[in-house]
Amino acid sequence: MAKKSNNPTMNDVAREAGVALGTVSKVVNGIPVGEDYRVRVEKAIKKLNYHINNYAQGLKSGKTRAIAVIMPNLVSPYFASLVNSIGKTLALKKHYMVFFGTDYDPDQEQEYVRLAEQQKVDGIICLSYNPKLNVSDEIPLVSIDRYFGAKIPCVASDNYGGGWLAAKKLRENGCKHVAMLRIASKLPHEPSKRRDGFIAACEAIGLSYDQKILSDGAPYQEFVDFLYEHFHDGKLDFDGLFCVTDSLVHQIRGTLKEMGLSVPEDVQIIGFDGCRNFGDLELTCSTIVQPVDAIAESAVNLILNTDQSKAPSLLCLPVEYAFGGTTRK
Amino acid sequence: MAKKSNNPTMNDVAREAGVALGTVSKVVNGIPVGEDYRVRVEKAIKKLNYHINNYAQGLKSGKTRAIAVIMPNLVSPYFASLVNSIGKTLALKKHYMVFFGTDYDPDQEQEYVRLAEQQKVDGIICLSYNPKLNVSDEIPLVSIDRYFGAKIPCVASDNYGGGWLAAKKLRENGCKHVAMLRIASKLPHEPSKRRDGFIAACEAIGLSYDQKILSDGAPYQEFVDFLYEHFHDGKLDFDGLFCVTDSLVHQIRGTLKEMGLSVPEDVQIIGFDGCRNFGDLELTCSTIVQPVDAIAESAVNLILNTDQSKAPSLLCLPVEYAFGGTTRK
DNA sequence: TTCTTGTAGATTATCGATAAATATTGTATT
DNA sequence: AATACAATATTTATCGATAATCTACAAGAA
Repeated sequence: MAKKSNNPTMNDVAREAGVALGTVSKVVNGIPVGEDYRVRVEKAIKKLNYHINNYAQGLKSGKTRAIAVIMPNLVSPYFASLVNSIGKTLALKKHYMVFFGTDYDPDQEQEYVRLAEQQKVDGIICLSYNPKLNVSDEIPLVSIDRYFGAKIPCVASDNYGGGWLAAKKLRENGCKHVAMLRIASKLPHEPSKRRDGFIAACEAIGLSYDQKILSDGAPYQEFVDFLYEHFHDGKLDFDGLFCVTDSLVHQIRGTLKEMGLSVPEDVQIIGFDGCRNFGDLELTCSTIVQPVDAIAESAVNLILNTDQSKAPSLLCLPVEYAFGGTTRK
Repeated sequence: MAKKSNNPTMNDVAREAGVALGTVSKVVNGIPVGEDYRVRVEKAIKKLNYHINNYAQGLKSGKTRAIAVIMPNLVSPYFASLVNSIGKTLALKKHYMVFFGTDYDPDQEQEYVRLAEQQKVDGIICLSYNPKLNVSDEIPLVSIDRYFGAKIPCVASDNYGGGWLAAKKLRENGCKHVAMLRIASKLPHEPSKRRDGFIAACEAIGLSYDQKILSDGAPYQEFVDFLYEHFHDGKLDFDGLFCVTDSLVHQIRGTLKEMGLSVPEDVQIIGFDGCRNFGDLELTCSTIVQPVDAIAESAVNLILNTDQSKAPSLLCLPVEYAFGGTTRK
């Protein structure tokens, strides 16, 4: 007769320690019991190598130490480093992460939120573009980069300030006329404030600008078209460019190279994100760096601090400029 | 009296459908019951929007639909795309992923394996460098990139073949004398076969080579030293370079640029990994591409196919060469 | 017609931890 | 010395799903 599993239970610990089941439960949960009892129980726990059964605990108490993290994917460096950081922060607080990738699909986003709610996780951290995401109010949810209304706390970079900073830096680097490259977004989300900040700054400091809106998932040709629209007499009619994501910087550089234009000599470029390529390698472009670790920490703290009622509805964290070779300095 | 939670249970479904609890369980688990009963239960499930309680199921059956994934981090593109792909594959098979990041720390690796075992996940997929990882044989474990012995299936790229292919391609591109840049690895793991394949190929095809072993987490200075060792009369004494990871390619390129050397004119470089920078952007270097999706799929299949006894102990998946600008073609 | 057998579905003990209810012990008060 | 009352430990019902056991009823054999 093979024993099915040799994992000791609370009952085993109680027997070993010569105390009652309830006493063990108290010790495990940090509820004060008599000194001698506590010691005996702790000794028994160590001796048997007891560890609590998550499923029993989840079933009975409704509390698990799981947090669901819902993101479009992990191949975009921004998402990857965000999830990486969230995982670390959760581990420090003795929680663990259940990850769901949505590929930006609103149906999947909704599906996973519902799934997470059914699985009774302790909280959900999600970055969703679903316009009408349906959220029960039984499980706390914190949103990243997307404001869903006052009831759901949202954590994001200071995107507006970042856009402003980009314009300021281009001006400081001597640019006379700049352009902005951005993606058409179907939905308003915090990162779209980058353009507002950039435009406001341009107007405030008297820097003339153009902007180009690329279609979502912009094909190569659109980058070419953009550049040719601004290409006259062998050179570009702008000397500074703000791309709302680093990804755009990389894409446009390929085209610039083909046209024989060099960066930063012919045009200075600032991106947005600042996620290091292999974790800690040097930046591949000058950029506005998002405080990924701070965003992750804030999101985790908001999720774990139970009184969501007095949580801020929007938390904007400061960004900074970092030189990465695509500007003069 | 407010009801604490409005999640319906199997009992609620049974009452609604006018059948017994056990019958509902059978329907939910696909065990055949009378046609009329099945229909009534299914109708009740839909009406009440019933979903099974994972914790109750986990407690009773010992089966959960969770797979633990243990990786060093998510900021390295290879790990990130691997985890991304594993998550997708699991989702297709109605499983979900619990992610743990270890930062290469053997203690954390061990800790998370144990934690996962205690949480009674259905399986563990792990990429660990811990030499003496202690694994219970109660829960199936699949290793990626590291061979732990015949009892634990290991999935990896054909690293040896990849190294061989790199040498072959450098030769095809006209290289006369090549060098290899690799990291000193404390532990034997599958990727270290890249160098063996490369060296074997060089010898087989009569291509002369040098190799440089960098210390782990190589500082900038080591790259400089390496290049100066091979720099005579204004040029390098090799015309082809194989870096065992793409990350090394990026690091060495910075130094090459500072020395006024250009790629691929002065030296052609081939890396290893081939993870696209933003998921699907173009490659940043010529490289041996690892079949990340295939690795992920294989690992998931091995984990979910219960009869691990007849699983292969090592599964090597084919790699391919991809041009990325750092070679002639 | 009676008895067996088979084939459903219905009951119920169980998984391991929690917390409310209960029992026990010791201290204080009269 | 007797009673009341804390304070602390033990019992036990419970969470929701599973599966072994039980029950009922129908078809077939004698």
